[in-house]
Amino acid sequence: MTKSATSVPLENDPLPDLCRACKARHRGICGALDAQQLAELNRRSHKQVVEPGKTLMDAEEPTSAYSNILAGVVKLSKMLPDGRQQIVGLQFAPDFVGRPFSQESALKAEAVTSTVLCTFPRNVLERMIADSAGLEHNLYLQALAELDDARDLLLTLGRKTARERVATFLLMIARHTPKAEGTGEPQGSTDFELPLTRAEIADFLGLTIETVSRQLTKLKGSGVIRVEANRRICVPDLELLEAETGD
Amino acid sequence: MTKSATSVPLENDPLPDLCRACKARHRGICGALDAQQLAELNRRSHKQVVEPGKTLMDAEEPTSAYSNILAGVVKLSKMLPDGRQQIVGLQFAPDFVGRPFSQESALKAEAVTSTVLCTFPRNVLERMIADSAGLEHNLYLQALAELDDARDLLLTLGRKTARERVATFLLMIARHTPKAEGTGEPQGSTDFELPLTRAEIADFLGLTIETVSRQLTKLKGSGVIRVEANRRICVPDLELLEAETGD
DNA sequence: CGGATCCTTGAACCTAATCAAGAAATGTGG
DNA sequence: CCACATTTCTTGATTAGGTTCAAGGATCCG
Repeated sequence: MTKSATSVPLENDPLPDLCRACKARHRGICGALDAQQLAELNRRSHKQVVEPGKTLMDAEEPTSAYSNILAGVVKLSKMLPDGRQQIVGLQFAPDFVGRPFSQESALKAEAVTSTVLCTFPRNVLERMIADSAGLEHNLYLQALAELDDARDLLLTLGRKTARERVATFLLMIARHTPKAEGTGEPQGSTDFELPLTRAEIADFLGLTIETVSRQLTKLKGSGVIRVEANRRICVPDLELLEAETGD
Repeated sequence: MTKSATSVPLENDPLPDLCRACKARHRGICGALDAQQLAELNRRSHKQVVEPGKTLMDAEEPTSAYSNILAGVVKLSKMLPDGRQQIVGLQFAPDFVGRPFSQESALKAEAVTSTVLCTFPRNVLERMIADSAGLEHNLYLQALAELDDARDLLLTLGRKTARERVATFLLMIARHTPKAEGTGEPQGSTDFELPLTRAEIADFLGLTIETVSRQLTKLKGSGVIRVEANRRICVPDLELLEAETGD
């Protein structure tokens, strides 16, 4: 398939500014694209900041756009008719959000924190997939990573106690928080902000708000964590936390 | 039903006999391959029948071979150090079994029933992926389908009651059982054999054996199912069963 | 037929849910 | 910047669904 008729010859530096400093440029799916393809995708994409609670995709509704997460956290959730809810995935930069090859997503995708997205129309991505095997390869790798995550969570929901679930969740967030390095902090100590409310943590872990709260209190009592503010957690020794996860 | 002959050699047809009647040929990942590629894959693959309980892949061990399921059922499971176990996926013909692009699978794959596999070495598949974008596309589609399944199960494990879980499981098995048609059965009535033991159903649903057994008894009492033999289930009205799943 | 595995049922127990109230944090408008 | 409203979080008391422990019954297979 030959390139689009709208292609403008860009001889010198065809790399779009937006992509230049982009997390998804190298670690995300766009890493598979050459400068010309990036330029094309860039023409059809726009960067946006969305506030917490904003829905990016809704179950049972056709999705017209896909996104890369440049910063922030997105939750993927499912709901039963009576309102029971389960978060089935959390996504961080530079993850891709969307379900290619399916009109309906069966999932709701929602910004958890204030989130920066690079969004592009559905048909643009699907055309580029057809052109670029590398792009589809990267999407495949991301799907495999999401599958691994989902199956880890299945073990957590199916077989772990409330305390183990909360510890597992905290460890996951800790691992997604870039370390503040160079400060000569004692090895293993970590500080982070929870991106989710207690209610969201409960929906992620298949528990209730109250149980999450109680288990946090107990972990605090055991000296595994300190709760510095509602959302701010300090883990003095990551190995201690790992020992609480059950695996 | 006439048993199709056990291979009549056809010299001038490049399509391997094994592939000719194969479920994976059209519905599975091999659908992307041309006759020549099929021939190559066929040279390096072998068909085997494995008995229940046979391990195809083990967690933490490098996998040297991948397989297509031609018949039977395979379970994917994870285990905690103390022995707690969770089945994180069930696979049926013509599914592909394996985790490309990762030496270690983190999962154990085990035959649940007597299972027919078409098995080929790891490096053969990975070389063919590099050559054939269509093959990788099909693998990607399968990964997306597994992801959808995993997320459905997450909702089940995180938010459904024991009764709803068992009903959900029964419905899933019913849907994977090809209908015996032509017999003029009343619309909506279905009969099937459970491929899993109670213990395996429990490991799939995040329950205990006893709870599974009790819920089956209760569903029987409500007239939603009949248990004709330990493993044989009759569902007089699928809609009645659906109404028990919670979604 | 005998042994092993698989399944069911009952009783006691326990973990997490539910119900309820109040405290802490967050946000808003004066 | 403070007073008030709202949301978020914690804690306590009670309840319930599912687990655990225990025993006996089916089913399967050599």
